[in-house]
This record gives sequence, structure tokens and C-alpha cells, in this order.
Amino acid sequence: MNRRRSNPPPAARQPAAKSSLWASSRERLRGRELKRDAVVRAAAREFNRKGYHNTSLDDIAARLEVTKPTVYYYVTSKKQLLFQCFLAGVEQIRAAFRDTRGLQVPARERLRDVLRHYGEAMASEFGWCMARAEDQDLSFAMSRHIKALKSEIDHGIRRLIREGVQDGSIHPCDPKMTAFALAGALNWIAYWYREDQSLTGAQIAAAFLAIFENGLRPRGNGAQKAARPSRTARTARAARTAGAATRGSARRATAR
Amino acid sequence: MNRRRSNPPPAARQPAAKSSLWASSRERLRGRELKRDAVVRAAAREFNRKGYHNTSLDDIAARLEVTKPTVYYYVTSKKQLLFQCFLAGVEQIRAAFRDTRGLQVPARERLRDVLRHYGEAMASEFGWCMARAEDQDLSFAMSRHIKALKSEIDHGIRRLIREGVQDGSIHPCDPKMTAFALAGALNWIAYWYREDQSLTGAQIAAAFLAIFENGLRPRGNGAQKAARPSRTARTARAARTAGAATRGSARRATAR
DNA sequence: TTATGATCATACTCATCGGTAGATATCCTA
DNA sequence: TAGGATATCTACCGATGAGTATGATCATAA
Repeated sequence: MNRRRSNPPPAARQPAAKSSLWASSRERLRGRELKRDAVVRAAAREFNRKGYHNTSLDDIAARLEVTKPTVYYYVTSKKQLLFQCFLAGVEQIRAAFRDTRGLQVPARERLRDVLRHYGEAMASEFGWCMARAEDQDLSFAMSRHIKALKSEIDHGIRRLIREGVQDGSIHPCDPKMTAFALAGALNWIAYWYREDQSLTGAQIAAAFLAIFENGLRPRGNGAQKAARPSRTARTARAARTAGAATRGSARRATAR
Repeated sequence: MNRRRSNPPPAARQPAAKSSLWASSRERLRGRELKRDAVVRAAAREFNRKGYHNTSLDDIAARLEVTKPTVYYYVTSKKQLLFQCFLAGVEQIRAAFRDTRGLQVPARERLRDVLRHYGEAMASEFGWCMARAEDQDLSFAMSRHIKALKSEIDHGIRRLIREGVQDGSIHPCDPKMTAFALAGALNWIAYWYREDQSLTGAQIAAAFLAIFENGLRPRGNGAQKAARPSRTARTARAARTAGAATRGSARRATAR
């Protein structure tokens, strides 16, 4: 609630002060394009920290040490800001697809390449916007555009999976569900990465891919060990499954 | 923006009309507890549809065919409503852990049980609140409470993984990363399930578990087929990797 | 030096929405 | 049937924040 700045920012008092971050980088930021990108990046970082609705345009402006109308000079609306953040992030993933397009490699390796870049994009500053932004916050046209891009990526992954199953590099599976599982695990990076940055995006992606490729079930070198079906377990499960999972609803919690 | 009801709701004009859903179900809704649960459920459904910030308390009230002060009669704040939704959902998952606690089965099977209930919970009406709710929208105490519960679940999964590696039912892996990958894939159900309900939550969870257990790499019956390391691919990748992934940023998009 | 367009700040408008005050109706009980 | 407790409504407040009207300032060219 009291997240607004309490006193006026000391910088940006006299217009175009040379000490301001905004002004000092002015030499490098030639033209509107570059400044606009700076606005979008600042917005992405704020959204990442506090979420879309808890970030005001004053916050973004303050981050750049300018005022709100300046932001509006480069961007038409808050919606559009979020939209631009999304596009910037998703473009990284699309580039990964383009790069692997013509490669003469088993599909599983192409998939691995794509997913590694996917994971890195999710750990980037635009990860939040790609994964967590709600399309109800956008205009209809933007929402449609984003859905199309997401669908393109989804179907790209499914296609790679199908090709992998065909060329024998991927274990037979349902491409749709597998794509959901893969994308879900990677998208989720955007949720926890900011809190646990002990690994780089590339390292996380590599670790995830190892997990997905190996699977949980042990890979015996020839002989499958462990993993006995365990008939007792199955019956015990069946007995329990009946009335669980809709029991309590944890009423009357104490936290305020 | 114009999502508010434009004309006053025809029902609930004369107070406690017997035709209102709220009033007609009054016989069944004995006591505050049950009504309170109804409020929480209605909130969960609205949050699920439109997100937390795009749902007003008037919306929730309208859904129940009552007015806003009535909602406040059962709940102290919007924050608390979200908090309650979260608790209701997470309790399903905790129940799953409790149920498998004492089972004398390989850990991979216990993990499977837990994750199946986890997936079902994510496909439930509380899935959105568990997965997508932002803790910036809660009070500090609530946020801390929720973090503790999430951490409990996370560490429960890690523990099952560790046990599985020890008893040989799970392929050796990093428990932390594996838990992240599993939870991520399942949490993501809350994002797409409402748009694609062709499967039940249980079916999705089962499909995911098959994927996770098998892994992408083909499981030869003894002999590994395919999956040649392909040295040419590796070098080709290395060459590309250098300058990719931070290229374009998709400026000047057209959608409004 | 001065005109002009680009850039940015001050100071506002206005709609939305969380939350509340106070009145009212209903129901149960003595 | 009086009276208190319960449950709900009408009508309002106040804060927040997106977006804008207007004017000042700066760089550049004539």
C-alpha cells in the first residue's frame, strides 16, 4: 500500500540533468527506438518484482528517473508496455526455433537446443511477462496476437516431439501432453528464479533436460532393477483413493 | 472495463427472496461456515476466470446474487479471500502427503500417488489460486504462511525423490531440480486447464507421470537404440550459441 | 539570433474499487 | 409478542492510479 515514493526524487529536478541515469546514457541512447527499449526493460523489471497490477507507471518512471508523461511519450498505454515485454521475451524463443530449423540432427537434439534457449528466456528479465502475465490485462487484439505466438511455440515443440518419435530419438509418447509438461516445467522457472539465483538460466535448463531425458524410472544398463509393480501397494492405494482429496478446506485460518 | 453489471440484478431485490440461488440453497447452507465456504468457492471461480485484480468484490457478490457488504459479512478483506482460496487448495495436496506417509511401497510409487493428487488439485477450482496468485497481493503474515506451506510441499517432494534414489526406485538425480521440474509441470496445469478441458485432472496427472517416469530418451529393452551423441551436432550448436538469444526485441508491434 | 520540433515536467481529471456506516429485515427465544 | 441476535441492503467515502492538458526547455537549423 505504501509502496509509492514518499519524497520527490532528488534527481531529475532540473530537466535533463547530466547526472541522471536517463540523461547520462543519453549519448548511447540515440533515437526513440533505444529509449523505448529502455522503458520496456524497466517495465519488465518492475513487473518481475511486483507484478503488473502492483506496479504503477509512476514506479516505472521513477526507476528511469523521469516522470510519468515521459513514459507515455514512448508508449501509448500500460497494456502496450506489458505487450511489448511479452514480445521481447518470446522473440528469444522464436529465434531458437529458427536456429535449429535446418539442422541435420536427431530431433531430440534439436528439441534440446530449443528448450535450452526456452529456459534461458524464462530466467531472463522478460520471463515474468511471458509466463505470468494474464491476457485479461491486454486488449483483445493483443491477447489474440499473444495466443497465436504461444500456440506457434507450442506446436513447434509438439512437432519436434513427433519427429523425434519417428526418427527413434524420443521414446514414444503423446506429443501434446509431453509438450505441456516440458513447457510447464520451464515456464515455472519464471516463478522461482528471482528468489533462487544460485544457478544460471542455462544451468537450470541443462539440469531440467537431463531429468526429462532420463526419466524417473531407473535405467538399468540392460537389466531393469527395482521398480517391482508391488501388488500390495496397488490395492492399498485403491482403498485410500476413495474419499480423499476433498476433505478439509482449512477454514478459519489465523493469518491477517 | 465495462465488465460491471449494467443493470441492477433482477433477483435479490426484495431481501431474502426465496427464488434466489443464495436463499434457495439456504436450507442446505446451515451456519456461517458453509456460507463462508460458498463465498470462498465463488471467489475462486471468479479469480480463475478473470484473475485477482480484474475481479471486484461486486463481481463475487453478484455471482452469489447478494451485495458486497454481505460478502464482507463473511470475510474481512479481499486479501483474506485469496488467502482462503489458497489454503483450501493446498490442503488437498497436504492430505495426499498424509495418506502416503506410512505406506510400505517403493518411494517412486508414493511419489506417484502424491503427484497424482497434486495434479488433480491444480485442475480443481482452486488451481489458479495456488499456482498463479501473487504473494504481493497478500499481507506479510499471509505471504509468510503460504511460503511455509509451499516449502513444506516442495521439501516433501524432494524427500520422496531422495528416498527413491536410495531405495533404487528412482534414477539418480538432483532432488531439488527434479522437484522443481515436477512441480512446475503440474502447476502449469492451472494455466491451460480451463481452456482445454478435454481430459480430467486425474487423466492429465496420469499422462504427466508416464512422461516423467519414462523420460524422453528411448528405453531400449536392454539395448539403447538411437541417441547417438552426434559430434557434428555438438559443434554446430557451439558455433551458433554465441550470439543468439539476445538479438531482436520485436519493437513497434501493431496490436492495439 | 530565432523559429521549430522534440522532449519532458507540473498539475490536473476521472473512473474504479476496496471498504464502511447505518438502516432494515428476518428469525429465534423468552 | 417484545427484544435481541443474525443477516442483508442502500448509500456512501477515500485512495489509488491510469491517462492528459498545458506549458517549459533544449537542440538544431535557417
